[in-house]
Formats: sequence, C-alpha cells, structure tokens
Amino acid sequence: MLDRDVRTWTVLLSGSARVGSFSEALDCFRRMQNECVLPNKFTLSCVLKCCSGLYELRMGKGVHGWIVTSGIGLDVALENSILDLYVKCEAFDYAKKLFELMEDRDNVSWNIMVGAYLQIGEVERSLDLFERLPEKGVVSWNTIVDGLMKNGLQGTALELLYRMISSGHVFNKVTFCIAFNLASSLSNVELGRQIHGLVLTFGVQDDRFIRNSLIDMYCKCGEMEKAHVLFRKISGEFLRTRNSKISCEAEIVSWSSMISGYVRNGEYEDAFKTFSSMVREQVWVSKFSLTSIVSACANAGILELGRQMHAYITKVGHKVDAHLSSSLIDMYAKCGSLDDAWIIFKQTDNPNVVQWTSMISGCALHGQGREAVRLFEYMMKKGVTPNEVTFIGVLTACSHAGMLEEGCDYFRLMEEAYGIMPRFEHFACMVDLYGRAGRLNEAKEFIYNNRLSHLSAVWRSLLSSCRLHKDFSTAKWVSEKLLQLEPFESGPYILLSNMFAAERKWEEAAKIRSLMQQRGVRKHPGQSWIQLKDLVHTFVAGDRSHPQVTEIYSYLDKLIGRLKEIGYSSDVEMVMQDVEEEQGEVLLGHHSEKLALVYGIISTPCGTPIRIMKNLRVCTDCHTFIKRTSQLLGREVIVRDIRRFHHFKHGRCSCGDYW
DNA sequence: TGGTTATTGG
Repeated sequence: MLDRDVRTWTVLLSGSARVGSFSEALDCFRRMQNECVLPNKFTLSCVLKCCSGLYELRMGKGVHGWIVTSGIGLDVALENSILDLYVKCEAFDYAKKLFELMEDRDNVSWNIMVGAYLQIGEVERSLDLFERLPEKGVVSWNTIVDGLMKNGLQGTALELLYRMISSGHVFNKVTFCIAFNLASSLSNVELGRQIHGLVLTFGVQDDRFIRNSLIDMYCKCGEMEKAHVLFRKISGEFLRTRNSKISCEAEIVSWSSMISGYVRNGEYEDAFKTFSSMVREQVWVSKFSLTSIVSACANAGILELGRQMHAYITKVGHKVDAHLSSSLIDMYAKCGSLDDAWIIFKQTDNPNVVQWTSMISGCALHGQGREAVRLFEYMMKKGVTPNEVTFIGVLTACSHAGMLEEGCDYFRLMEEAYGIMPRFEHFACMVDLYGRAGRLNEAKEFIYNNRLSHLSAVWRSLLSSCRLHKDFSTAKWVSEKLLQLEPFESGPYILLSNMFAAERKWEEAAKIRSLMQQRGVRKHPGQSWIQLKDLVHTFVAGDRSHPQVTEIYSYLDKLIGRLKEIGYSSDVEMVMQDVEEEQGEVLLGHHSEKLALVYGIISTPCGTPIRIMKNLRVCTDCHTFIKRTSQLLGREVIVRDIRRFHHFKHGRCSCGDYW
C-alpha cells in the first residue's frame, strides 16, 4: 500500500482526530511523511489541532516551520490554527508575535487573542482588544463573558452579558452554558431561572451540554430537588441511547453533577445513594464522581467507606491524579487516620498547592502544629505558592498549637509576600490565635481594629477562649454581645444562664432562659456517632433508644465508679461551655460521646482503638472522662469534634487540653 | 476560535 494519496491519508488522519485519537492521527501524519506524501492545507489544520490537543508544542512548531518553508502558502485559517496551538500550549510570546505579523486577521484571529489574554489573566488587555474588535460576533461575546467569569470578575461578566443582549445579539448554545455557569458562580438562582426560561423559548432544552449546565446550575445554587427532577427526566432517555458515545459522555457528566451537588450541599446520604445507583446502572464511574464521593466520606467521617472507595478507585483502574489524591489525603485526615494521609501524600510526585494544603490542614486538624508549619516552610522552599486556603490551614495549626508568634508572622507574610488580602476566615483564625494564647485583650483589640465586631463568629471564638482561660467576666460581656448579634442562636443564652447560675444569681439565670423560650430559640441537639462494622450508631445526650440501652448504662455507671476511684470527678467548668443541654442531674454524666464511647468499649475486643465523631465540641467533663478511661482500660480513643481531633492515649490527649 | 462534571477553606 505504498501508493496511498494525500486524500486517503487525510481521511484516515482526520477520522482519528475527530474521535479524539490525536496520537493515532499524528502517527498517521508521520507515516505519511515517511512515504513522502505532501500534506494539503486540510491535513495540516487537522495535524495542528491534534498537536494542541496533546500539548505537543515542539511538533506544532515543526509543522509551522515546515509550512513556511514548503511554499504551500499560509492562509488565515491555517495561521489561526497555529495561533490557537500556541495559545493552548501557553506559548504566548509566539502567539503574540504571530498575531502581529499576520497580514490578514479575521474575527477568529481576534477572538483567539482575546481568549489568550484572558487565559493569562491580562484582563485589561483582553477587554481593550475586545472593544477594538472590528465586528463582534456571538463567539467574541461568549469568549469575553466566559473569560471574565474565570478571572473572578462575575460582575463585569454579567454587565457584558446584558450588553450583549441589549445590542441585539442572539444567544447560541454556548452562550447558554456560559450564562448558567455565571448564574451559579454568582449563586443567583433567579438569573438561572430566567436563562432557563430563555432556553425553553429558544427550544434548545434537549441539547446535552445545555441540559447538563442547567442541572449543574441548580445543584450549585442549592436547589437539589429541581436538579433531581430535571435529572430524572433525562435519565430515561439516556437509557435508550446508551449505544452512542456522545450520549454516554453526557450521561456520565450529569451523574457527576448530581453527586457533587449532594456533597456540596451536605446531603451525603443522597450522594451515596446516587453513587450506588450509578454503579448499579453500570454507568462509567468517572474520576469526577469519585473525587466527590471521597470528599463525602471525608466530611461524614466514615473511614471504612472511604477505604472502600479508595480500593474501588484502584479496582476500576483510575490513576490517582491531583484531584483524587488531595481528596484522599483530606478524607484520611478527616476520618482520623493521619498515617494513611501521609502515605498518599508521600506517593505524590510533585504535590500541587491543594495537595500540600490538604496535608497541612490535616496536621492542623490533629493538633500537630509544628509538623504543619514544617510542611508549610518546606512547601515554600520547593517553590509552590500558597493560596488563601493554605494560610487558613497554617494559621489554624499555629492557633491549635499555641504558636502565637509564628501565627502573627504568617499573617503578615500572607499579604506582604503573596499579596493575599486576609478574608474573614483569616481574621477569625487570628482572633482564635490570640484568644487561645490567653491574650484576650489583644484579641478584642484585633476585632475592633479590623472592624470585625459585627461578625458573630469571631465573638464565638473569643468566648471559647474565655472558657479556656476561665475569664468569667469577659465571657459574660461577650455572651451579651452575641445575644444581640444572633438572638436566635441558643449558645449565648445557655452560656449566660449557666454563668449566672454558677454565681447563684438564680433570678437572672431564669430570666435568660425564659427570654430564650419567648423567642422560640431551640438548642442544637448534640450528637455523637460511632461506626462498627457496616453500621453507624448515633447517640444524643441521655439517649435511651439504642437496643442495648440497659447494657450501655449499667457499664457506664460501673465505669464512672471505677474512674472515681482513680480520682475522676465531674467537671463543673462546663457551665462556661456551649455544649449539650442537660436537664436533670442524672443526665450530667450521660453526654452523647460518653454513650458512644461505652458502646464502643462493650462492642469491640480489648485494645481496639475507638473512633467517635461528634457534631459539637467536646466538653471539659467528657474530655477528662475519656482521658481517664484511656488510662484505665489501656484503650486508644480518637474523637473528632466539630473543630479538631483528640487522640486519647495513656491518660493524655493530643490537644494538650488546649482546644 | 468558545461551552458541561472533581480536590484544600467557608
């Protein structure tokens, strides 16, 4: 078959390119050259497209050079293909030069450059270019709106979208996708609904891209029911068209969107259910879905399921990429197994900023502040630029480890060296840092100096510090502030009334309680849960609903008795904490974490570590109780509360009683 | 030439 002509080759080559087999297409091209068959312009534009798809800059440059010397003649279309290749391969200098040298530039050339400047964050230049565009087509508008959004300029993007409409440009399918994205990144479900209306008016509701963008928009705006209705509507159609590759791809995307939507909205149960249906219906489980589901395991704190998902990733044959590895690191850390997080982290070749941040935050979560800081320093030495999330991790680490000076240094470094403006979360970390270190006045000053006094979260943090350092009067002052700021949160009421009670000011205590009742404020129920085999057992304070209730309580009583023999006594400091509500004296010793702990002890063999999750902070009494139990029974107990991990071993806790 | 799903923190 030596006499294949250029047309035969081109059919072969473009066929491979069309189905995305770029390497095969380029192989074809090489064989064609070996056989000394001269390519035509169409062949060349296909080849260039494949090069940019594979980020094959070197080969692309070679082809460019060959075109120039071969005398085949450059036309605008071919030059645009080269321009696009340079932009996709991030060879912006080449792209700029080529654009300057081009004799004929059409709309496409301009659009590519507008997109190029947006890609490298030179927004002003791209806007300038856009305004100078001789003729603005739909693609130009789409490019600028999309690029502005990706540069975080949602407001400007929206303005341009409105300008596009008012100047009489008609949306195409791509515009709809971009507009839905814009609505979700603005969390503007009303805008989303309006665009949904337009989709129906235009009759493009069956386009797969548009449908998926629509579902995704509702997911990201928190409207899961609406998303689910749309999803159900189309899933039947997917079943009928399973034989088409395009349909399969679209279906995979829509499942991923639903799963990530449930996870994003904290509806883990639904996320797991959707994932199971996806497997049952034999839909290809993509990395996207797995990343989300691993993150669900992380947040729900279900280590065993997380492990199963990790095994599943391997079984399906997915390579653990940057997204998967960072969510796995995060999952193991949040589920209490920092060792496993380290294993994944160490397997990573060149960790990116997210992977570093996951590991740093993981150390912080487990109270290993020094380790977190060491990692952070090492990361910077490696030339990886930290982002705002990394700093949240580092500041939290400093705060939990009582590293005041280091924390202050990093807070300065953030803005001075990296130009990251502190956000609310960073300020909150600082208040926590000062407070935990016992600098309550400095914390207060920090709040006022940075105009944070309207934010209840920073006062809540200060309140915890008052408790930690037993500063009764400041605590009372802060509680009153909180009571004004969030009159419908139960915490401050309970704290205040407890504090009055401790001072034996019964009338005032009762007044606060009745005010709380009048306003209809309800306390968040404290919950603890423990996973044994495949079951998650959940407990609330004084819970009597568990089938083994008698056994649990009788063991608990026995345990309390034995602990008292070695010096344990109920801690009275808990009046200064926002913990579970107690109603009677009997309940005092029956906080949910104690019940979960006892259930763990009686259900597992001696020596097995016990892992407990809790939706509030551990109270001082329970903390002491668990410490003593770990000593008495020689059991390791790992508790994840709402803020961090506590590793109890030999009568001590990893938090050093500083939490 | 442009468009859909994922990770750290909220």
